[in-house]
Amino acid sequence: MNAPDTDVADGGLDDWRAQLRARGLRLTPQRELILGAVEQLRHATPDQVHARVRETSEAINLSTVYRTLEVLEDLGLVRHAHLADRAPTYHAVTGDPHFHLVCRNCGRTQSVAPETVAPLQRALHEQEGFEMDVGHLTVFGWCTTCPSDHEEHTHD
Amino acid sequence: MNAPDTDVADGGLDDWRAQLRARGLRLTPQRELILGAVEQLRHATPDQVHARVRETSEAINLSTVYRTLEVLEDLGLVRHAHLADRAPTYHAVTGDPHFHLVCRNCGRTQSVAPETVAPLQRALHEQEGFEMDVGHLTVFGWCTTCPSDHEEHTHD
DNA sequence: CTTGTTGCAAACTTTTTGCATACAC
DNA sequence: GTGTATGCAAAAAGTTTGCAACAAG
Repeated sequence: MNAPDTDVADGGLDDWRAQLRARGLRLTPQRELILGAVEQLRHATPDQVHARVRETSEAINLSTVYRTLEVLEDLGLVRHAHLADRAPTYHAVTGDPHFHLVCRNCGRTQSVAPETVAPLQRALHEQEGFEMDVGHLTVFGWCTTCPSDHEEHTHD
Repeated sequence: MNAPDTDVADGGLDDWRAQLRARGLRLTPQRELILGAVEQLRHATPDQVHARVRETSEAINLSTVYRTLEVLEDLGLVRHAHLADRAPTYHAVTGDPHFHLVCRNCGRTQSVAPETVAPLQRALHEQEGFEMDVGHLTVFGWCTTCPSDHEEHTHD
């Protein structure tokens, strides 16, 4: 279900290398691996990305991951959101924007299409003069289909 | 299941000391100072709370602030949200719940009444089977009335 | 008195930085 | 060759924990 040959997926892949060079930056295996890892993992912390790329290349350093994530985010290729209290998680910008739901109970992360926030987006724009950044949005709460509904795990 | 009385702000002040004792916890000057600081500062990081209480009492320790914030949050007297990328900010639960808008440009924080998210709340409930935690919600974006509209002011 | 609470210091976790070397262009 | 990126190690920043002394009830 990946529709590989639609515009964004393909064009983006070819394009980002060009973007790098256009900025005087360099295309390194580390950067390719790290972007690949972010795409595969869907949602991952810097540490998880690091672990993933290490499966391929042992030598890649954590600080390189941090630095690269910053570059990639700057290029608009990845974004991050805070899916847990103290954990930035990065995800690839594959073309379709989305925001996240995080269940305090089961910890599950769910991606939701931006249309769902459209009303809020409109309301904030009109009532508060505020333009929201949908892609960074994380909504915490509880999924009603959750195994152990609302009880127990009352810590944050 | 809240608002046992109409006015929490007043009843709450008298009440929280009772709540503490009811749990076998103790009312200490540190705890009063820290709660007071959170209320006055509106939105503050643990470090800022620490700085504030130190103005009154030099000896209060940062770890006490962390521990106390946890207790107060547990009692439902304060809540925290992530208003910046790496900074939990605490605010007092004064009775009326609200969520936050944070401008990436001017850094300003704005509190908004929960009614504004009601449509989203409903949509998530119906479409995704997800009950959102409105009080913890933080929406990032840009205020259109912002001095230097969409410029790059800082690195988030 | 009893037991929760605090201060202090040290341990931890996560992220950033300085620098010499390596490598993309 | 030139200047960007990387690896490594050490430093920061933020948060947690063990423990003895202290104090609220």
